Amino acid sequence: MGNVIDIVAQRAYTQLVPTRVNATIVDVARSAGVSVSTVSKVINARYGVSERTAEHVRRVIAELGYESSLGARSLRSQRTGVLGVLVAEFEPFSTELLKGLGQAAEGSGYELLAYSGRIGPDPRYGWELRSLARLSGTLIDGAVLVTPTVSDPDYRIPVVALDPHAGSSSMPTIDSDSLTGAELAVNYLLSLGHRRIAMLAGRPDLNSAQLREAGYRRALQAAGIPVDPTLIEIGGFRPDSATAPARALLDRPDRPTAVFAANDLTAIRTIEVANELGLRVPEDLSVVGFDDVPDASQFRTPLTTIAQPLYQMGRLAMETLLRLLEGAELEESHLTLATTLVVRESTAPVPSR
Amino acid sequence: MGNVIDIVAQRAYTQLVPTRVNATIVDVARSAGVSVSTVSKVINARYGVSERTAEHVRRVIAELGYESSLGARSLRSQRTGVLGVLVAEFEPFSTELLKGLGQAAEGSGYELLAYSGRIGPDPRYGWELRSLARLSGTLIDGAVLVTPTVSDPDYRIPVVALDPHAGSSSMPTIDSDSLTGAELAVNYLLSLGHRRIAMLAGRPDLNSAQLREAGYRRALQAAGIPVDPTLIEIGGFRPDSATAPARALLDRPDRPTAVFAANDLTAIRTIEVANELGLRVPEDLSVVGFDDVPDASQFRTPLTTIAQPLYQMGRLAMETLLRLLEGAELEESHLTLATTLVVRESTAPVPSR
DNA sequence: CTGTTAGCGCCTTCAA
DNA sequence: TTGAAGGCGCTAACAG
Repeated sequence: MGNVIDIVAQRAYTQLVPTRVNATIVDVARSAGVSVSTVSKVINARYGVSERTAEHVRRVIAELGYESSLGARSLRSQRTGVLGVLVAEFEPFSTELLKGLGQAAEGSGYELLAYSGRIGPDPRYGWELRSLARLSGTLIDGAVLVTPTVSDPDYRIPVVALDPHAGSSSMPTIDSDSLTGAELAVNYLLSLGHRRIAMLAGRPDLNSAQLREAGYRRALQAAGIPVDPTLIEIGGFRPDSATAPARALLDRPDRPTAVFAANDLTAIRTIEVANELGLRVPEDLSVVGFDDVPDASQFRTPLTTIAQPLYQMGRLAMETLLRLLEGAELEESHLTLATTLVVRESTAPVPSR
Repeated sequence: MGNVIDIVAQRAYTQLVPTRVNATIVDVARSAGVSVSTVSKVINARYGVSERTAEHVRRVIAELGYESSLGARSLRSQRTGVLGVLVAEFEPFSTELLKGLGQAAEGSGYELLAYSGRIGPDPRYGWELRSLARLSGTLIDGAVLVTPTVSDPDYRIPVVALDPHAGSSSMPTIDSDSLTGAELAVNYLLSLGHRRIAMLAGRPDLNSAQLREAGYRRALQAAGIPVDPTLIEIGGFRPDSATAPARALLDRPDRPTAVFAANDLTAIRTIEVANELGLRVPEDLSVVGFDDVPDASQFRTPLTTIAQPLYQMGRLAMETLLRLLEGAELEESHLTLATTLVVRESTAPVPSR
């Protein structure tokens, strides 16, 4: 009975406000015959509401299928119960981290909001600052920044950097050992007899890319092989930006017998370019990547690569953030996980001439 | 000069409102010496501001690193430029879709917000209704629902269902052919000589699970093999819920020689359980999964499975949503993509006794 | 061209 | 125990 009346009232009201079909706290209050603030108290389990009233309000909330608007609520209250994962885009690397982040958040009582924002108008600020500014203080209680390129965003919510591309930072940080990983990669190629080893580097402005190039140089020098600067091209971490430099590396008479790429996506692109040029991998050319994203093993030429423990890194980052949220003080914690060599089918001993 | 003063003012103001360090539109207005509404007009490129003023305001915005709060803005304006991807959790399946969704959104001008919400207090409503209610109308202009279990959420923003688990729906829908895929899987096992083929089914309340079981039954019947009900256990799509039923299937004297699992995660779990019981896969037991998530090929026993074109499905869903946002009318569009058999190393001819 | 005013949905004092 | 009033940051009328 009361049911029918409520629903009719709801319908009529909806028609008056045609742009929204969602019930608001006002609808609940009206339908329950109480004030808005009483409903708010019930929702947030505040004191000062009789159990009888509270029960009635809860029933109306259920009937109307009411859920508080995250946007509106966050405007007023300090806490939203939502944690942000800020990424530049949803590609294999960030989504792999996302699984670990999600797993670690499970059971914490927090919900996860992964945000892939555009770059702001001012390129000095990276996408992460823009996203942080848009979400922090309002929508999210804390954030994990995935591969941020700035080191010290000064925001009031706890923030953890995951695989930061900038140098040292005051944020708690989780990353993996790029330097040793790169040495591992090049040493493996050396062990296969390669001597002309090229590098498809990352972005020179990013710390992780610098470390991978440093590892490349160091391994060569340790083997007594002089570094040939013409054998280093900038691939920029992205397939599209890697095409031309990969071709430059491979389309020359004294081409290298092996390429170490700064990440898997550009390594895969390198193999594609090699194939276009009529080169077989690994018979004519060995290629090693970095990251071990799922695509590396799924590619038609399964990629030999340096594995970052992405899932673990995600877990650790979220656990760190949760600890920060509990009030722990660990501002200077920088955790670097070990990288490992994963041998697949994109590498082979150097072809004999 | 003005700079220093501004910064000092900013600091003083910040101290008055210590919970927020982010600049607000009020800070910008104050610092630029104009009204809040003028700043708003500049931000939203509305008419009625002199270029001189606009330029000045833009400079102040840049100096302060101001970005409008997504939460506050969405409360007032119809459009936020953000699209939602609503998932139950970030696991291999949804993150794979996310890559396609993200790729298709690129260049559209929209930003992406992937939200993994908890289940609400009322279990009758799924997580997707709760998330929709929290975000729609305010934070997002449109949404893709990933594996929703309800068929007709009635919200005012355009919504596309991706791999819906409920039956037919009035929403535009993208999914793949579960029935044929299951037949493919079982027919392949039959071709290997298997006759005692078990099924680790999904959730009986979900349409996709029902279709996979129907395909299993149909393939057996077509081969003239009676369906043995004791060979069908409910695995529930999740590794944790699949452990016991997998064990029940394998820990019996007349155990099956092959298992078809309703998805990859439970197929992998089945292999793990088999190994614990001392069974080798595929020598003693063949296992086929469904989905072809990255984990399937990366598992130590690479999984034979039915591939859903997840990336493509993501792309299509986003393209559909974007078209809806442009005002296209395609409410009754249901797109079902073909599934394919991917043979890896978890299947072998039936062992001779 | 600019500023004032009135809310969006919600939470939080503060009176009643 | 309840409700009225104010305001979070922002946009959209409407005045000036």
